[in-house]
Formats: sequence, C-alpha cells, structure tokens
Amino acid sequence: MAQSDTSTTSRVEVAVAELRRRGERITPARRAVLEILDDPSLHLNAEEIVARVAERAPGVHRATIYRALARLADLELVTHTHVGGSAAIHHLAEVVLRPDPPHTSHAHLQCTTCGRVIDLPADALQSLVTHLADDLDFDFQPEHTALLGTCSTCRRRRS
Amino acid sequence: MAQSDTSTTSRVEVAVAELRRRGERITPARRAVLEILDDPSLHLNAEEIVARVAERAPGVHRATIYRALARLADLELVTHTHVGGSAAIHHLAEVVLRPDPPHTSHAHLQCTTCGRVIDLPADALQSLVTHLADDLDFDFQPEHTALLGTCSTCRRRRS
DNA sequence: CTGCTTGCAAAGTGTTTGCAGGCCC
DNA sequence: GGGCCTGCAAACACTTTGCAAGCAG
Repeated sequence: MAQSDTSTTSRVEVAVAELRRRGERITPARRAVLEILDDPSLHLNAEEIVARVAERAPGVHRATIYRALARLADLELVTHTHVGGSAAIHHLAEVVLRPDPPHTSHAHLQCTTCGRVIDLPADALQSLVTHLADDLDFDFQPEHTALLGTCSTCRRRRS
Repeated sequence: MAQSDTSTTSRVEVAVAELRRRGERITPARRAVLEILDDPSLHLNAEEIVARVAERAPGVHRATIYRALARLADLELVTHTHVGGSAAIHHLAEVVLRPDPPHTSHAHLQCTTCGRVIDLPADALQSLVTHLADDLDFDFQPEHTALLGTCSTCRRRRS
C-alpha cells in the first residue's frame, strides 16, 4: 500500500533477490520492512517502522524490526542516519534505490527547531568529502549523519 | 586540577562573570561544570562530566549536571554536539574560549569504528555553510553535529 | 525572604540482549 | 532438520521531570 507502481515493487525485489543470493532468509518481517522503506520521500525511525509493519504483518515484535534493520544494514541494503539526539532514520541503500553505479549516497539536513528532515543531493558534499580525505585522511560518510541547523521556514520565524 | 594555567582560569572567570552579569546564580555545581569543560582538548559526555565533577564537588547529582549543562547551553556559554547514536559531548562555547569575534565555531568528526572524536577547524566547513545558506536557505550549524566516517587509523586497518 | 537550584527517585526514549521456541531453506 | 529468526521480557544507555528541601542573591 505504501507504493504501488511497478518501479517501486522492483526495488523491493532487487533487495529480496540480493538477500536470496547471499543465502539470507526472506521472512515476512524482513519483507515488510523493505516494503515500508521503499519510499524515498519518507524518513522513518524504528518506532514508525514498527507501527507501519504492524499494519501489514501484525504480531511482529519491535525487537525483530531492530534486528532486521541491523541485519539489512550489515548487508548494506539499508542505511540509517543519526539525527541529532533523537531516533535514527532508515532508508533503502543507494545500491537498491539506483542499481547503476556510481552509488552516490544522499545526505540529510535536519532542522533543530521543527525537526523536519530535508534531503540533500550527494554532490553538495562532494568537495567536503574530498577535502577531508585529502587533508585528514578521514573517510567522511555523509549518509550516516544529518547536518543540523535551522530551515528556511523556522529561520524567518526566528526572534 | 584539570587546568592550572592562568589563561585557563580566566576562561572560567569569563563565563562566571557572564553568568553574574545576566543575573544567573553561581552555584558550586555550575562552577565545577565550567571548570571541567575548560579543556578544549577534551570531548566529554554528560556521564564523564558527572564523574569528574564528583571528584571536586562530591554529592552533585547527575540530574543537576544535566540541568546545569542545559542552562549553560541556553545562555550560549556551552555547546553540545550530537555524536552518532551515543551521548552528546559538551564544551565551552567559542564566545568563552575566544572572546574576540568572529566566533567561528569548530566542528567535530567522529570515527564510527573506534569512536575517536577529531576537531575540525571551522573554515573547512565554511563553503558548505555558505552553499547551504545560498541554495537552500538552510542555516547549517556545524557545531551541533559530529560528522561520521572512518578515521585514518581505522581506514588502514580495514578489511 | 523569594524563588531559582538541587537531590532524589521515577519515568521516558531509544535500542540491545538472553533465552526458548519457530520457521526458512 | 539444522540453524537462523522471532517473540517476549528484561536490561541498558541516555536524558528528563515532579516534588520538596536548600541556598544564592
């Protein structure tokens, strides 16, 4: 119900096929998680995923969702992003979203005032990534952290 | 004991004077927190601050430290940085560290493998800040989030 | 004295884990 | 049918909060 167009269904299938290929088990819980995450516009945390999975696969325990997300992250099919202080958000990895290389991940901005999460194209951070790699030999992975600040709406409203 | 040179003492005094100027109360707990934070090389989380405060001002409760840190942050004398998933780290605000404008904050990198926190000069992020402000009207505040990735040491060690 | 601060305890989030049973392959 | 996955409950890490007593100004 989350997504009904064919391109979307195929994303879940890409992930499922990948699980199968690697000898991982396809369970109702895992499939449900993948289906829920199959909406690039959402920024769901574990709690919200639990709630949505409950709608389509009742009885799935919270701990199972956490374990499924952890396993899928290990397999690099799902990524999680830490947002300031609150629950991490999850989405399908770029490998699944866009099977064609290069798998340039996208990043997130989060407004500390209203909590809104904004997607950020990867190339906006590319020069910083390069800079940190060259100067400090630090492999910055933008997809793992949301950049905190104030969004345009809240900025205008500010005292 | 954390710092004994005079320049350091004066930083605490700058903060204390500022508290006084604004009619805030100077309590043993608050002073202890400021003294603990008066070491720019440390990246302490609340728990570690609690432990260190206990050494110099026994009996100060954990909740008091959290409240002191929150109050000091409200007053913009202390800043906290969210590091991926784990406890936030705190330090004196630039206003206190370097009373002369411009108060360019510094940012933090954190290695997701070893947990090490690395300071990053503000100018490394300046162009990104400008870019986000110009293109998205987003006021990115680098001091509030650590950028996650892999440090040089762990990078070499990687499989 | 006035009321901001503290201590204490308890609750609130977000996430992880040990164990026994269940189901995928 | 072997072993990964799940459900359940409890523990865990981090942080917040209500209330009464305490101390700064």
